[in-house]
Amino acid sequence: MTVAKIKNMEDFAAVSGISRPTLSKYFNDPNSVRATTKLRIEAALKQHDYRPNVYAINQNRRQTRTIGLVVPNLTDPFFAGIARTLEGLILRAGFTPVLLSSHDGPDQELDNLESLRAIKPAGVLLAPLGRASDLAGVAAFAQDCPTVLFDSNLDGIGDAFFGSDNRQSVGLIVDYLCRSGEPPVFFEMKTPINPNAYKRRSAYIAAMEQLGHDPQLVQVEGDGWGFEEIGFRGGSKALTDRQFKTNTVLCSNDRLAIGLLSAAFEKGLRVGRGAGSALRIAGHDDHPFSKFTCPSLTTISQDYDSISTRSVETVLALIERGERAQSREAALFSGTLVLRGSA
Amino acid sequence: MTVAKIKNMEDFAAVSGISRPTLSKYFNDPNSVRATTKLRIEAALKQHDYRPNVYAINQNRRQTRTIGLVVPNLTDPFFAGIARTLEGLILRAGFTPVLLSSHDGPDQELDNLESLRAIKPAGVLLAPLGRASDLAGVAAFAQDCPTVLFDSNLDGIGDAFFGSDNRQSVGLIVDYLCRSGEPPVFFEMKTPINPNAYKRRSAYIAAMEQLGHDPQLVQVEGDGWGFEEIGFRGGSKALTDRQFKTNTVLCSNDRLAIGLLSAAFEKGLRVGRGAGSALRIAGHDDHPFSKFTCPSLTTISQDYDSISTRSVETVLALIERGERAQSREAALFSGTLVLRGSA
DNA sequence: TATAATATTTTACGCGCGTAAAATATTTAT
DNA sequence: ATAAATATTTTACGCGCGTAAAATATTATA
Repeated sequence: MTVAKIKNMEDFAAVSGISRPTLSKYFNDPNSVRATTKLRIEAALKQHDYRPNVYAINQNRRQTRTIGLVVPNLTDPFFAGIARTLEGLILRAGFTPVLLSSHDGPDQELDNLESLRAIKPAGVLLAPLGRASDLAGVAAFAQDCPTVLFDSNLDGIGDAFFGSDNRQSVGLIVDYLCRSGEPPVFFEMKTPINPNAYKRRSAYIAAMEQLGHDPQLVQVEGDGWGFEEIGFRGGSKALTDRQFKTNTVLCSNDRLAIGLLSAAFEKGLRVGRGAGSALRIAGHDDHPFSKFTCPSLTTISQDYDSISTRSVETVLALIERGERAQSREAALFSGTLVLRGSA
Repeated sequence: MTVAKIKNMEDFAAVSGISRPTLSKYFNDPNSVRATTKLRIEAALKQHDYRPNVYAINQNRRQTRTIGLVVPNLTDPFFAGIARTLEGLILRAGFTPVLLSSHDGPDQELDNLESLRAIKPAGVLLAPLGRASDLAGVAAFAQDCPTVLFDSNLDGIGDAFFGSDNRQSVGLIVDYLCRSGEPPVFFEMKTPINPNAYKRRSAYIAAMEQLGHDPQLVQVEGDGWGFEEIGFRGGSKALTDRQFKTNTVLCSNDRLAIGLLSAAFEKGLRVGRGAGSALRIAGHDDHPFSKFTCPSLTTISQDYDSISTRSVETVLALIERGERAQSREAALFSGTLVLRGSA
């Protein structure tokens, strides 16, 4: 630190003996200048502690180096974990992630996109709410800004979509449950907000029919996103009313399963695949807490490594090319069975 | 929308018939202009869809209207929930929140503060990692930017601190547990990263002694932030080794309790306050999932409404005054007992 | 060492807006 | 209706940096 304060790049050019345009080049890409000048600049940086003004930078650049990242709800540890992974990938690529949560609300989702519009991101990774999303609003945004959807698909919106192959994953766990005991009843919300839920329902039906079993749906009431609560209430009722035709229940997702598990416990039902158990319960998603439920939850782990890397790679490619995708890419990744205590 | 595209405020001044300086005033505070001109501007806005460039704005303003918000880890639903509350309060005050997660790492915590420095926030709300924090780094930041700490205190750092009165809350639950059964053993990590953990430990000891009981600590190994896993492993060992002197365990936080609950289940121990139960387990924090554990978790709910509002109010006051606090404010809020099935 | 290739410097302009001061218009009070 | 108070417009400058083109310096190639 010296006495004279470095206010801007010009000041820093003066004390470092490097011209301002060269400094500008350096800050945009340290390796775009000669190795010797790079060393000189970095030596000067250590002495004077100067940082370019991000606002001035972004005002003048043709394109910012920020990538927007919108998830349905950060309160859900599942999405919080994914967001963290994506942030890491974005940083590694030399971009700055801006993370926003839609708080399970379509209004907030649109607000988030508006906020992003204001900061002119180079691209956006969006896990939309799904059925609840304002399709026209999201589509309008995606038209103006390179947008890759993940987790939930919105037909035809965005440059690409990456998600899970629900047909495969649900088939996998239905198959396992049928082989290891009674065929599963499917436990879900009557009117899910998430498109994956619909895919999982039909995947369940298809898998059951293929195995020669009669599909059984138990659909609980409740709207909103308090899945655990909905699973608990609906599960309590279903158990009381003996709605489950077999002793095995496949839940549309882990959060519902956590609620159902809680309901079963309250009813004094022993859950698990042991001999003395009254009920088997399985979930889907490998929620961070599913390892610690009582009993631990047998579930499906989505291949979120692949989904994440492909999503980031794709948005980076779009940014690099500088033009929008001519055809909408879409890929589904396979899940794996996570065998635990509950089924 | 008209054919001519509005690129900047000057263009918009032309089509709206309002001078640019007046428009600037309007965008900084819509009520600072005459009501009639406000209407004219808003009518024009509906026709032309113009938004000021945030980068140009922030480059020229003496102060931005963003408030940084840093939490230890968004993957923890507890902090994700708090972050959401704080975001709402900040928005309501007319500021823009920028949410960052330290991912439980002191390096990331410093990185976050550096990122915030770059965007020159008007103020910052920081829930530090605690013992793991780079104290010098955080202190240096807090010196340059109005900073209010919450959740975990760092001695003398920041303009204010708001958190929970662990002495009160732990006293409350120890008291309850003693009245309703055997006195609790305290279950915690040997070397906690969080300062609250130390306060809770001594609060437990003090409360026990006051009630004439012998404090019993069961301290488990493990570092890092996988509290559930640590609670599970340590809990399994403690149960096997019969380390719990009584049938009642008070956990330092809910996440440890969730792990212990899982360990007890695996051991076939029935947890709860019923007659046939072998163990009572209580937690602290009212973690979002504590309602759905098996059995549901008796715990302490921190007064996060108060902590949140006071924190935001304080940082806003600092911003308003335009000068730093002359004396460091600190306040602790009382928790309440949440009676559920586990104890 | 001469030449070509590459980096850097110089010079100059523009980005979109905040902000200040003076001149002018509008509203409110008398 | 007139004067005073308040809003708006005009004019002008500055913020900190990107970027382009031409001139110059440095390095690599032969």
